[in-house]
Amino acid sequence: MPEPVPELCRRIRQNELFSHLYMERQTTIKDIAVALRLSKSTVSRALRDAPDIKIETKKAVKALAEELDYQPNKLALSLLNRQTHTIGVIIPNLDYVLSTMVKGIDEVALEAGYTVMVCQSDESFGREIVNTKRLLESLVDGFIVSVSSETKVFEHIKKIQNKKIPLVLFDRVVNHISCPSVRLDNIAGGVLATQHLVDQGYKRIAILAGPENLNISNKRMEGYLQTLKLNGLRPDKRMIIHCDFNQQYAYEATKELLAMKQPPDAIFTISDRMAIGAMLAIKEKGLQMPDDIGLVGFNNEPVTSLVSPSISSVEMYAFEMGKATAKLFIEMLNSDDTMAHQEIVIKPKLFIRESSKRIITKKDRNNSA
Amino acid sequence: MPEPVPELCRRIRQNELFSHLYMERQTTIKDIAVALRLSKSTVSRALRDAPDIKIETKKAVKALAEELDYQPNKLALSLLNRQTHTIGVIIPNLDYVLSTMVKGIDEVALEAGYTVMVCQSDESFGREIVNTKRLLESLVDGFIVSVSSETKVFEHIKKIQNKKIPLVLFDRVVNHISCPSVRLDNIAGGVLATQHLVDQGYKRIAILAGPENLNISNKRMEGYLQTLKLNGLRPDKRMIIHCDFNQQYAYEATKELLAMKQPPDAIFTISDRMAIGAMLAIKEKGLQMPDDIGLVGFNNEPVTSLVSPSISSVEMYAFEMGKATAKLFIEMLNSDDTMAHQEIVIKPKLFIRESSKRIITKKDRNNSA
DNA sequence: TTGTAAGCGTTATCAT
DNA sequence: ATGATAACGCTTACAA
Repeated sequence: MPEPVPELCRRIRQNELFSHLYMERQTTIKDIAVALRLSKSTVSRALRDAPDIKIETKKAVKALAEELDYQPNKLALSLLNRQTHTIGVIIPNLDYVLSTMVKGIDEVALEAGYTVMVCQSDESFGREIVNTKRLLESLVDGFIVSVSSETKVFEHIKKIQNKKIPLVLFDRVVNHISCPSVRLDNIAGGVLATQHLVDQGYKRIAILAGPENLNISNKRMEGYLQTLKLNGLRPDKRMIIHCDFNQQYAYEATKELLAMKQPPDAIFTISDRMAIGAMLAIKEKGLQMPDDIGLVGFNNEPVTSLVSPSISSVEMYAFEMGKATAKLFIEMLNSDDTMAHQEIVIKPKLFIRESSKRIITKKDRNNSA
Repeated sequence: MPEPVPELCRRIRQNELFSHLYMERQTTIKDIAVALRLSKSTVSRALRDAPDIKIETKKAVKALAEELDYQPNKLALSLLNRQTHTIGVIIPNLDYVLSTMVKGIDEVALEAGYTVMVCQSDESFGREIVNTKRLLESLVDGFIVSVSSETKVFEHIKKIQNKKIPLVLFDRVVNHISCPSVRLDNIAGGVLATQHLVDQGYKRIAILAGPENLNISNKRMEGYLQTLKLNGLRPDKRMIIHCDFNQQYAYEATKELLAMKQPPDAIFTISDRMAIGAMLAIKEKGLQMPDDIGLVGFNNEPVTSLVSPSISSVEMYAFEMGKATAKLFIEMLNSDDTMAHQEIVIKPKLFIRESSKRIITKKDRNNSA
């Protein structure tokens, strides 16, 4: 009997400390060791098939482990290895695009043995900061972040970097932060949509852009502006509306657009939600798509092909983007190259549908959904 | 110099073990203790404002902690307290309803100091089991679960209960499992929708029900059947279609329904996605809502008021339900009553819109969105 | 082939 | 008012 008293103390303390917990105590290595009259280290090694353990011992240990449903305690491991095998994901919301991306991230992460902790900032800067702090406290192995539309200052992100914690930005990438990232070629998206409208003969093309400080909005708009100029069309400030990613705002903005003396004959909205808002306003006004007015959205959400008329939209491959992001993140984690600055850019594709197709060409036919 | 060698060993081991990690080592209590020539315990107590620590000491400790950006290591705490302050949430997908519910869960959990780990089973039984296992390994303090549509066997859920780990079921509640739960009064939902259609004078009311083994489908259908009988309408088997929660299936099912010799003059779909699928098929057939055919959906998703005609739908208060679920869970965690079997049932409300409103009554006017 | 002991970061108990 | 120690569950260098 080498140490009977400490053992007793342990039991007592446990009862005192943990009386409020009614969960069953998990089997530990020590339980197996005591039962088999072995030391903890032997059991540990046997479990992990160390070469220097007798085969019989291994068998006995494994058999008992199985019987007692032994599961290594992740907390202890994490404390020891300083790795939680957890990725903190911060996203602004859980709309169609983001939740599809999260699905992609999840899939890859799981396969690589990582668990994902998803926090929504709800497009709020304050909540994004809180989320960052919490995930930092949770000792996640790294961050995958898409910033909120309110976020204009990036100290919380820089804090992650200062702590040398792996970070990948996705979708809503930030210029001020230098780190690996995955994003859509948003300019190309704007170009695709706008050029298509120009090709269809629309002349006064308005854009419902998102919040002004959001890169994805500005890039899509940049594509829009470039395309107008390229086709000799003069951009008109009154045709450029900044509004929240929100069908309600889009609805109202469209109403105003249509009430102008020289209303637009086409609208490019940088999200499908906004496209639906716009569509509502257009229908209310009694205008026909695509004849009176053309409409192109962004994201290629399933709903675009379900409404009538179906809405042309720019596909951004959200699921693939999510997967690519997680892959990049995991590569980064496993590489020694601390500051591998890869930027993955996904190319969008336009799906042409009824809302904007007034000229039927071969090209359109190939492109259509 | 009481122990110079162990300290050295420590540094060496750290470098060996953790050279693959380039994260900065976090400040620990020990760092502060060494710097201030105090013991770990004193620092620990000072940090937590123990009454028996000298004020100067406290000040010094706190100042240094601040300066070094000290954060208590959650892993160590969790290991000690056997509490991770983490809730495992398993959901079948991230559609509008579920993501709204998750938002509600998140909000309450965060406030109570819990972090949420969300796993999607993607409506797959296999993935649900994997998720359960992973969250169990992650030592979550408890589970909040909504089962997949494929799940017909519940051993994995029972395993959670056998381990005496707190469990709350929500939305898709399972009869075979006895535990606290939060759900919609789905029968009432079915009744609301069906009675409304009857009141509007529809006679041949079809239902697009969900998967057969899903409780929420069956309950909504039960409400439908009850209401028909109550109004002296004979249920017709051909008017009852089981199909996946999916606009595509709903679209095809509706097409078949409309192709019948005696087609329905109203359709109740138990989700809005399905309602949109149905609507597509109806429009394709050239039928007018609400005159030729009535349509009522379920969930009251924003899209219902955005399509034309807008779709009547049963509101299930998803956000509130999520909040209620998390509250119940946390209550349960803090109560000694291990098996507090509360069942919270949320009452649905019908929002009447264009797709089914062919008689305008006072009551309708009050109810409409 | 196996056991011992130290350490990951923290707190509670007991001693000083 | 402060320190020493053991413990949470695990791994590993070193000793036997």
